[in-house]
Amino acid sequence: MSTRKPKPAADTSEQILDLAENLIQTMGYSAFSYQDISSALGITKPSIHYHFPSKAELGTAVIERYAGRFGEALAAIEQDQSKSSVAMLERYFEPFLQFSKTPNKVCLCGALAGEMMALPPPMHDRADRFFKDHHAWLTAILKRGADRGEFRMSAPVAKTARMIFSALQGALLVKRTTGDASEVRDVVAAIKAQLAAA
Amino acid sequence: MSTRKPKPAADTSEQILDLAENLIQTMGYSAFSYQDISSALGITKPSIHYHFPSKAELGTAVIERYAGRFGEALAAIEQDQSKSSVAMLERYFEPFLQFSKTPNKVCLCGALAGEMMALPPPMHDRADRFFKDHHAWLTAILKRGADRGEFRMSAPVAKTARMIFSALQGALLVKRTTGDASEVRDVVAAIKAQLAAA
DNA sequence: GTCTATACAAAGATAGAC
DNA sequence: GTCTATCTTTGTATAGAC
Repeated sequence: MSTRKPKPAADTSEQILDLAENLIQTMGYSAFSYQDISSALGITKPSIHYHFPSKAELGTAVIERYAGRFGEALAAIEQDQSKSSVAMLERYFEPFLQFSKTPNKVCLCGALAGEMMALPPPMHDRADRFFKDHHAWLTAILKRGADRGEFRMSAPVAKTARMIFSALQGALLVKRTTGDASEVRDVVAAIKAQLAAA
Repeated sequence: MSTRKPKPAADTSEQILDLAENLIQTMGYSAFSYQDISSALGITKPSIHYHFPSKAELGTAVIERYAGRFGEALAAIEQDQSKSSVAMLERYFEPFLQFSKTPNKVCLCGALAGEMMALPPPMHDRADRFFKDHHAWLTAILKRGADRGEFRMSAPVAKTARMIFSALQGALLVKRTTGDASEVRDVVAAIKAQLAAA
């Protein structure tokens, strides 16, 4: 019991990453500054430089952690092969529906995509990999579902996967702009209806 | 013949708008500066301030012009009621496919969506209206196609419209990041296959 | 690991001459 | 309508004390 703290008292580095992630998701990478973090955290700017020498390194660490977390979640979903493909997809949608509940959050990589050419190369590369990994994962799940007769697809699996992923990313962006929380829910509903259509 | 110049010799304001639009589409609003424009145009920063006193006003003018242009295109498509709904949708896809041919361009509003909270309110409002107008237009076309038996939909029209629009916006963002030009084509293909499925 | 102090560059913007 | 000159603020970053 004493070896497992209830709240691991996030060290400063983690807190900085948390804040930076949030700031990027709400205002974008270019628009946030060390000042924003230092104010929110109650420490000075140089203290942040101690943990992350440059903004590019901080940005890279943020996306690295985010993509890693997301990747683990995907791996966990496909681990239990006893689940139906429909159930797996259901769990895949969860984080997107979760995002849609907060008014101003989008997928970190979706936010970054809009300002891609202004990002340091390591961040660009990591976002690239994030998108490609997602596509590969979704394609595999859709193929499994099609093989097992759980999904009906009117287009090739890979193209359907691209449409679903693009729709989810786009839905988050549109939702944030219009403020209509049902955007993501509607898109998820349309995707499910499409895959279930007989 | 003399009243219609072949190349209207865009005045400075137009050239500034063109450049700003391009810069926002490639690096985002926060990341571009008056310096970028002044360098590209060969005039000084104060000259730009003469045409657009503040960056917020320039940004607003850019989105205003862009959304107006897009709105006119949509109006033109639905004008010719003799066309099939499939043909109308085909023409709607065109600008998105066009974007996908240039390596670094996304829809202006798609780029802005990622940094929405960092934008001046007028820009936010205009992007909001852009998304809502698109949804209304798409919904009308889909309804027309469904009524005429040209489209098959497994979900309500409004939800299908949301999915299609989100998918197009998301596809542009993913494409720009991964550099895979077929992303948008694949998504368009998947959408068409879905609507045509019997 | 956090602070004060500071350097340095870039940004948005204005005044006033031409 | 464009220029030079200048101002102010902010941003990223470093040096060095505690």
